[in-house]
Parts: sequence; structure tokens; C-alpha cells
Amino acid sequence: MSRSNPRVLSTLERAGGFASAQEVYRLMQREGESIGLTTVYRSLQSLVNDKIVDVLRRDDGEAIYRLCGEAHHHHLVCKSCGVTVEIEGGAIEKWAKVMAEEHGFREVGHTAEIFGLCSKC
Amino acid sequence: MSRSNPRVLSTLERAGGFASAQEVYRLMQREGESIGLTTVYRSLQSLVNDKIVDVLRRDDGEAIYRLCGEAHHHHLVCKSCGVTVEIEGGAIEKWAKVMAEEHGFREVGHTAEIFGLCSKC
DNA sequence: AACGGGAATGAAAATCATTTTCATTTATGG
DNA sequence: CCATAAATGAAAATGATTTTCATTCCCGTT
Repeated sequence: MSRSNPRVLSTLERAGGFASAQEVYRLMQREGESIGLTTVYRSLQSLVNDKIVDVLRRDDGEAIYRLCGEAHHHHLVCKSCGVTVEIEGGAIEKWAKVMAEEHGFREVGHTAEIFGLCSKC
Repeated sequence: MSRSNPRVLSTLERAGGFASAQEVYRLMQREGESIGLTTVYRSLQSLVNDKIVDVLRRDDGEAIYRLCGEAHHHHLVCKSCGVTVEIEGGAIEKWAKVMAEEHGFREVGHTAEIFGLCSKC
């Protein structure tokens, strides 16, 4: 087995929110870090095993990672120009928790996004 | 554009529950149907566009499809075994609408999914 | 300092689902 | 019939992820 390279975790932190393995890798390259893609994948896997990061899937199937317990937010995205607003999801948090309990689910997380046309578009 | 090959839909129905494109393809082959993998993918995409089938992701990132219920709903998905429960999203509908209005967005839609471990896993 | 063994690393190849390309076949209306 | 668009599928391309494997690094022991 292999343990996580600390620079990977630190980069994921710095990325804020979700990032895919490829994105973490590109980010590290851009910042001049010398690291292999393989090591990024291995480190992220290890962090997931250790429950230090969560893993989700984007619509296109790419795996995205984020720090566990990191205060998360949701997005309001414009379909046309792509502008994004971070929003609070208080109601959602509650809804997710209630729904999960109702059906006997544990260790629940959730995703939610709102998309539409912003005032300019 | 292309329309859905009816045999694909019929096979997906017969599969019951979720099936991936590859599985639908293999199933059709086993049943002696002559069809190309490309056509299976195209048909499934088309069915998704037409909101006739839902698409989700397995843990390994493979896309899985199944016939869609009628009403707008959200999903509670088990990360481990993939079992899925359709749930009402009253709170979410309201939340999405309020948030959108607050930021001047129009023509809004939303996505929301809850995932966790079901009682059996 | 030299040695040895296990862990970590990363380049390159392998895998696998999915998409794209493109030439061919099929269906359809005029 | 002909023309033209739609459908089809084999093969190649794509892209994320995993595997392989040779090399390097680390660390405690002689």
C-alpha cells in the first residue's frame, strides 16, 4: 500500500470545493510542483480510504474529491454565460437529512445545483 | 440527430431496474439481436433527452439507465449497492425558486441527489 | 560509510467506457 | 424509381483511471 503525498492534500485544500484528480494534477503542475499523475491518483485513493476526503461523480462520470466536512455550499449557474453564484443550502441540508433518515440511510451526503438564466442573459 | 431504436428500450424494460449501456448491449447479443454498441449508446442518449429514461452513475463511474417514473423526483442512492429510492423534493423546489429569484435568475431548473449507505450496507 | 529491504514514485502501457468518424445501408416521400 | 435524409455499425479516437515495472528514496543495521 502507499500513503498519501501531503502536497496532494494541500493542493486539494487550496482548490476549495471539489476537484478531480486531473485538476489537482494540472494545478500542481501550474504551481511548479514536480509530481506524477499516478501519485495524485494513489494519494487521493488513500485519502478516500482514510475518510479524509469524499468522492463524488460529475455528470460526465469523472470522479471529484473534496475534504470531508469542509463547509459546503451549492451553486447557482447561468446556462448561458456560465456565471456562478455560491449559495447557502440550509433548507437542503435539512431535507437531505430527513429523507435519508426516513429511508434508513447513513453517512449521507448530497449534491444540488440550480441552473437558469442570469439577469444579464 | 437519431431516434431511439425501439429494441433498446424494450430490452431496458426487460432488464428491470438499472442497466448500463454495455449490459443492454450484451443482453441483446445474448438474445440473438443484431445491433451495434454505437446504436445502443445513441438510443440511450436519445431516451435520456426525451426524459424517458433516467441516468445515474455507479461507483465506478459507469452510467446506468432505467425507465423514468412520471413525476419530477429526486434520488436517494446507496453508494455501496446502488439501490435507489425516488423521493419527493417539495422543499427543494421551493428552495430553488427562492434562491433563483433572490439572484435574478429566470427559467431555472435544478438537480439534487442524496447518497449514503442504505440500511443493508 | 556501506548494505539491504521495503515503501514511494512516475513513465509508459494497458483497460475500459464512451464518443466520434465515416462509409454503407435503409427508409421514405416525391 | 430516384433522391435525399436518417439510421447503422465497424473501427478509430478520446479520456479517465489502473496497472506494470524499473528506479529512487528512506531508514535502521552492521
